Amino acid sequence: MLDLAILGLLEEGDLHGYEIRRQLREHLGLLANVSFGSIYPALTRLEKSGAVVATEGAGAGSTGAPAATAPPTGSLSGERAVLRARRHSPTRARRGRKVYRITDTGRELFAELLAGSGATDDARSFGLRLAFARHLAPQARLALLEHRRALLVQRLAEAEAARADLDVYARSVVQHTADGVARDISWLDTLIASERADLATAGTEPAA
Amino acid sequence: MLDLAILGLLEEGDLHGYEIRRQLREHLGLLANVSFGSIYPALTRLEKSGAVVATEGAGAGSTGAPAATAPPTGSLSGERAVLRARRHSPTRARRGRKVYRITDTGRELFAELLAGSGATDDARSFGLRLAFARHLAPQARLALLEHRRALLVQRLAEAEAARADLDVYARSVVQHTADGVARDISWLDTLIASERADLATAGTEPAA
DNA sequence: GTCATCATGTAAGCCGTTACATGATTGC
DNA sequence: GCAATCATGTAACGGCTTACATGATGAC
Repeated sequence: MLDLAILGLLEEGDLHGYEIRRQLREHLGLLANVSFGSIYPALTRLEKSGAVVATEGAGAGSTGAPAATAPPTGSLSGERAVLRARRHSPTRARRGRKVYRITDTGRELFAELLAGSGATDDARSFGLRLAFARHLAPQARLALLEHRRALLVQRLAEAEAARADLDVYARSVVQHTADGVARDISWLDTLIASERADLATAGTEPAA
Repeated sequence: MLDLAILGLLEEGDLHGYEIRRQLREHLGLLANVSFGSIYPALTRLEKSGAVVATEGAGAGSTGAPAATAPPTGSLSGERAVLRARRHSPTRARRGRKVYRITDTGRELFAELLAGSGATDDARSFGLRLAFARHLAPQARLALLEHRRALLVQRLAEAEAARADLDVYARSVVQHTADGVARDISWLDTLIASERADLATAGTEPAA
């Protein structure tokens, strides 16, 4: 799960650990409230497996790679960080500051995780996958949504089968949770409809 | 968290591990999808700490205690299980079948966990505590609800502060999650109002 | 010169999972 | 006698958290 999040961010540009954490909290705050104790070991693991490479420091032209140090897409805070780092000591790298770049192996892994290989079927995992759904093929996106929908429908049915002798509080909790699931299903329905519409448009209008 | 759930069920009557798991899944299915590999070790732990005692087997009058083998309150499936067990071999205990009973120590622990000592602040933990809120004093109940509400309000504010350049999918996930939190807050509001009304009624009408 | 922030990492532990192993009871 | 269900347990592992340790840099 964490690997997915990290790789997803690195798809958009090179980052170091501290910055990854910040972006996770800022963008997906409600989804990923992750701590340093998690991400540094995760990065080490990903580096060992060849999914990412560490390009030491924010010093000028440390690697010479074309996609270089500045993140290509947006990421204001990231750019600001780079500027700040360069303002005072343009030549000297800011200590360790290991900037990570995703590799082709990493992109494969990302695609695999995103497609649902080894999915944990919990809300967090799904939310994260959907948040990065832009990187999925349209059909895969639709499959993700429909799979999730089927799961929730099943859960809801099971929950409703067991209408037991609960007191006010337990009943309220169970009811509220069930309502939440129903709401999730409606939400998925709109997303699914939207995806279907896109597919249909792409089919009838090949190159508008 | 598991301890809380187990103790909560045992407050309502003696049960063995297998049955505890079933009830957790049936009643609070969406909350507690717990496996055997969790509850048996948990029961052993609780027994060691003196929170529960194991009264071996469903044999007739094994302990002679007044609150005895049949659960006092409701718990249809539990009663059915006992009947089924007795139907065929009334004198012979059904192998191991360790039936657990909560102790005074256990009740203290339960109260402590319920009141929020060492609370993890996640949705599961809160849902579970609220589901057992009947065992809380009215003020403690209100405090639980208000504390939760404050937390969610804060989270929502933080999430709204970070309106960033997200693509459709990420934005949809974030928005849906935020809506869910807002909905939770409304729900808590009705519960809080209800609790307040009860308190007021109890104040003006001491013994109607 | 000291404090807040940026930055990386390690160690211990919690809480739960899956998978495995075992065996009794009951229905057919 | 065989399968399904009831029933208890162990072992290995996973993923994440908190707390700890360290140190650079920049602001005041």
